[in-house]
Amino acid sequence: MNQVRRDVFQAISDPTRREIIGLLSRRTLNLNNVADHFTISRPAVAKHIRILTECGLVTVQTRGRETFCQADLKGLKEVSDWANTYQQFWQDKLDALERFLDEDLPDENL
Amino acid sequence: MNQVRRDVFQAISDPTRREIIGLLSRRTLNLNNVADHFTISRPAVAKHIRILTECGLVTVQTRGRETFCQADLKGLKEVSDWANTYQQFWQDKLDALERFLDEDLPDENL
DNA sequence: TATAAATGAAACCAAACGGTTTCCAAAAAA
DNA sequence: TTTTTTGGAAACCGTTTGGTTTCATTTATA
Repeated sequence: MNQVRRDVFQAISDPTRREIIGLLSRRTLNLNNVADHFTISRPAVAKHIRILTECGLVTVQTRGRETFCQADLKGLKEVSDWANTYQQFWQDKLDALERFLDEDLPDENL
Repeated sequence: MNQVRRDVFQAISDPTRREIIGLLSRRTLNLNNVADHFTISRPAVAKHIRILTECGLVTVQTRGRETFCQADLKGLKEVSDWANTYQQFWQDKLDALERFLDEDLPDENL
């Protein structure tokens, strides 16, 4: 029962789970509503939802016979922060420097 | 031989690969130099490097008997952009709104 | 109350993953 | 010219992943 606290990077590595995140970011849906957006089976979607809840990106709330799934994407800040650590790598200024180093310096300087 | 053009989200899902990215973001290293930072075997590291090259985050350059691995992290922009799509979810203002909706509205409004 | 809807849970499966050890080839150094 | 260094490649292995089908249970609805 102990929440495994799964890694958020691993959770978002699957394209289906990223799609689910996109869906739930717009509105809360029950399991079948989520599954309706995919060709895979409902149990498969349920497993994806469970993985997303294990890392806190989704919370579920049972009401009657339905399980409502709600996005809680604060955990994506970790991903954003990590990627932004390397922001310099995709800035135009650095691209220019990179080109300069690659093309204009003699090989011996590597 | 055909470059599979692996998904960058999947590539960064492994913590060892994220560490390799961190290493190579500071300086170019050959394979053994990279492997020295880990307890896993050199072939295991080589496999991680290959995965990183398949999605363009690392480029390799053979010189003599050495394989130099260089970070090219422009591909992380895709990750940053995707995560930032949901930036609203971790902003303090929205947190306050969320608390308001969760606690101050009657359940019937769900 | 009988039926339909929504979901959890279990058993199963093939493929991918992350790792290993072993061996070989090429390049550099002694 | 031996010997060492560097790393590619192959074979193998246990676990995880992402999917399935089937069945049981609970809750609404006719």
